[in-house]
Amino acid sequence: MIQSLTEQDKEHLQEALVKSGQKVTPQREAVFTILLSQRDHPTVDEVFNRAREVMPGLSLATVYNCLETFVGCGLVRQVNHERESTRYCPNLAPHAHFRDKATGRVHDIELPPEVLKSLRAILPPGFDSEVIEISFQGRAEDTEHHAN
Amino acid sequence: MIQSLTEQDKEHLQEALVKSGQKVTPQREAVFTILLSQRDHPTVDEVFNRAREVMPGLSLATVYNCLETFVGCGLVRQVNHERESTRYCPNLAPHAHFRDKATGRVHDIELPPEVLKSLRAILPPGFDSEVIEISFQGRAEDTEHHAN
DNA sequence: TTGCAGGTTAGACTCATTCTAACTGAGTTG
DNA sequence: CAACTCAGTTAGAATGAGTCTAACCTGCAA
Repeated sequence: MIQSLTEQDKEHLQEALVKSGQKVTPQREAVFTILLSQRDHPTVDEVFNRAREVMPGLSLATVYNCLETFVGCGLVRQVNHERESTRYCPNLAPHAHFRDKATGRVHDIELPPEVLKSLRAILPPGFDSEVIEISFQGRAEDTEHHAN
Repeated sequence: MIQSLTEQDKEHLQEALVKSGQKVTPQREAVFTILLSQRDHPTVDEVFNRAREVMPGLSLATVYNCLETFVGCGLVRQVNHERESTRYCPNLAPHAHFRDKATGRVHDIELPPEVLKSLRAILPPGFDSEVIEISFQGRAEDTEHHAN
């Protein structure tokens, strides 16, 4: 089910690429097409395999490059963001995490019950969640927040 | 700055372990101590290095085992949960993700602006976030939610 | 006294991702 | 056209977090 890009999508792609000083290439079109054809949050490998059906010579490295490019110019979002080492914390109270981009340090953010409740409420019926993870990323003024 | 466990913490550890049919071992005590001594969301490697100061023979595999055990009996939380391949989606509207544990499939969940706003509001002053990631995990009745 | 089971250990292995160095091809410049 | 350049692509090697395996303790039960 790999459709080709509509004119509109093509323009969207081209505009975003050119705006950030990059070129439209057949590989980028192919990868973008894959992402739009089946919106099931594919992994890089899945994108790779699907794209190969259409462009057999395509290399995995290129898929990584294309996706990074797309993320860089705001065409696409990365779902699994935090691809660093798993971290552990002994704070069991419901809380969110804030990752300071400058220092890499992770801060706990208290999560009031009503916010938690309003979050649970956005789930459509039939969805039952055991775990909610909330993580912010940005900059924190260093005010020496130490939990211990 | 590696303190030893307080009596209370020791009991906490013992209770949780025994309750799930597991033993208190010197290695587990050491690792748990590390987690409590410095609550900075350490990576496995950091835990490993810190723990070695106290117990030089400790192996990395054991640290992994201990942490897994702790998570399993609810003593500790994993921050970086989603340690699978990075996934990509072309949906740029603010939305949360729901990962169905049964199928591994990821669904988009619409994120109403007021919920987003209330989330931003929980950040203490000085924290400025560019990215918010919200992910649920649980089970979804299969109601064929397809975005495309 | 043997056996067994949970726990630990070192080191091999896996696998997503990144890196590297060579290659391509469109578009200058001459 | 020939030599250059430069972004993009490519295959394959390298990295590094995490997992697996098989041997080894150690305490307790038969």
